[in-house]
Amino acid sequence: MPEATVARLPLYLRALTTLAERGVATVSSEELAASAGVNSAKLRKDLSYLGSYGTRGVGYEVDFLRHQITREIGLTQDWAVVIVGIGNLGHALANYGGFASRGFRIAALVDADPTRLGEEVAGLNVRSADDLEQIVHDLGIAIGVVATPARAAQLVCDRLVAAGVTSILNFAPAIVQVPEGVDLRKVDLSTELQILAYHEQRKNGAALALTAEQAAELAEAVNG
Amino acid sequence: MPEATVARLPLYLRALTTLAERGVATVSSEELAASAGVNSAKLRKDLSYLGSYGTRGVGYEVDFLRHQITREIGLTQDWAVVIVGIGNLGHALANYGGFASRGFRIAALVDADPTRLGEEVAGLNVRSADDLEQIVHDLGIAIGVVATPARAAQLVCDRLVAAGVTSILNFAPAIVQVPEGVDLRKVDLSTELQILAYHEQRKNGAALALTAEQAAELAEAVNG
DNA sequence: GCAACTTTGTGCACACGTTCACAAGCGTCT
DNA sequence: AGACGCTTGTGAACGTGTGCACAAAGTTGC
Ligand SMILES: NC(=O)c1ccc[n+]([C@@H]2O[C@H](COP(=O)([O-])OP(=O)(O)OC[C@H]3O[C@@H](n4cnc5c(N)ncnc54)[C@H](O)[C@@H]3O)[C@@H](O)[C@H]2O)c1
Ligand SMILES: NC(=O)c1ccc[n+]([C@@H]2O[C@H](COP(=O)([O-])OP(=O)(O)OC[C@H]3O[C@@H](n4cnc5c(N)ncnc54)[C@H](O)[C@@H]3O)[C@@H](O)[C@H]2O)c1
Repeated sequence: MPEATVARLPLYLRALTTLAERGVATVSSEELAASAGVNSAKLRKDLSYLGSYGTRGVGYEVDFLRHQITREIGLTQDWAVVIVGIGNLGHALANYGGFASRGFRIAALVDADPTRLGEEVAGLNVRSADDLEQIVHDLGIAIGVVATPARAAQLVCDRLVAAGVTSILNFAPAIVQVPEGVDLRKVDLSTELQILAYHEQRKNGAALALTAEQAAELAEAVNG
Repeated sequence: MPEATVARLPLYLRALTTLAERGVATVSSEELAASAGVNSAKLRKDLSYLGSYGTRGVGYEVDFLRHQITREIGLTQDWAVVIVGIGNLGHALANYGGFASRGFRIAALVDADPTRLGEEVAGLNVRSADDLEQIVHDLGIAIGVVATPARAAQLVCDRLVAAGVTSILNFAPAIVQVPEGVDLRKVDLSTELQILAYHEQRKNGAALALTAEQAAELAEAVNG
């Protein structure tokens, strides 16, 4: 299955859940594509990788399709997650209720700062980074979230991998290397803002260019 | 300039900043690519869109290249940002120090909840969503960050756009429509985790398949 | 049972992004 | 000055992703 398709399945799942909550039983590729904000041909091609679950002339059965995507992504089971680094962001993530409803259970919180140990956040005690291996093993954790400062990110990832974690979501603005077989994704908020800034600048640049053109016209009008 | 290149420029900028702090004056595409975690040919092609700023046989001058990328992204000026929705995530974002050093200034915090109004977060008072247009206008805000619940996201974006914001970073898990000319990017943490879960499941599936194969071998050994 | 209509699933062409490979250019050393 | 070694910048091949357009396949109505 193409990586681009995998990245869109959660989107479809969310759209289907919304439709199901509204009591919609059947949906066409056109409607579902609109809800998910994608092209309908792309949606159909994506879904075709799961199998032929639609009915020509009718569309897709919402609940059935939802179940199929859930199974394909692997959300029939709950995934235990450990968050490392319980600062600003770690707190927000720990307190976020939206993960549980999407198949993820925050199973442990870990920090290196001794003054944070034992602190209760979202019903969990913050535990020591020294116990990481034990925690990952005992709770069957496969997914780690890194919310430490950038300089600690590589070390934390190394320790997560050593403890047996094979999927990592990194929030720290650092390039980290992981061995083959470990999946690493990163969320980089500053980068997102910088991409917006680039386009924003070009918009303003275009406006300035327009002004320059207008100025030229004006000059011509004065001279002519 | 290709969108994929724009998305990598912040990465290069960060790597260059790290090198500059270490006192490195010149860097080859090979070294810089390694620091940024990309292919060196890709790096050179990306940089070639900025102009021919390298020296054959030598490499790139760190400070000069840093300045060129900064200018290209539009980070020579500081961008004023408004955060809408000062809950878990909004607090974390407001308190995050990493934005200021990367060209962004959190200029205003806005929430709809009357009990939050006037609360001081990161040295700013939380202001009413009703004043959005005024705030955006007075502070010259071009970029908005949405950290409200999903159901409010479309409304908030509409109001931001109406107020004159032309770039939005959305954290709410919702599909929002914006008019032509407005840039919208989204950060979706649940989706990131679900993508990891998909690959994680396949790893386990492969492991199970191996086990099945081993079981077959075992059976054969017993029968043979 | 058949015609008309609707919608899926997919072949195909095109656009975009990545990577290899190498000529061109710069600095250095003799 | 000229040969040599290193690194950039880029042409070209390849791979991935997108979207059109339509045949195939189902439903509905008569
Ligand atoms: N807060 C945000 O909104 C935000 C936005 C973008 C990026 N980030 C990034 O996310 C990361 C966390 O940000 P934050 O604002 O929560 O920072 P923070 O300083 O508030 O929290 C970091 C936490 O990590 C802990 N820590 C440090 N080293 C550790 C280690 N080796 N093992 C375990 N824990 C360790 C610290 O004790 C602290 O509690 C940073 O890399 C930051 O750049 C944060
Ligand atoms: N907290 C996280 O770590 C996290 C992770 C992933 C996604 N998200 C998403 O980010 C968003 C915010 O999450 P949160 O945990 O901070 O939620 P939250 O409920 O803690 O905060 C939401 C805030 O938005 C305000 N709000 C509601 N409607 C508003 C409106 N119309 N105008 C202005 N403000 C309004 C509320 O008063 C509240 O203060 C949600 O959509 C959530 O799904 C959060």
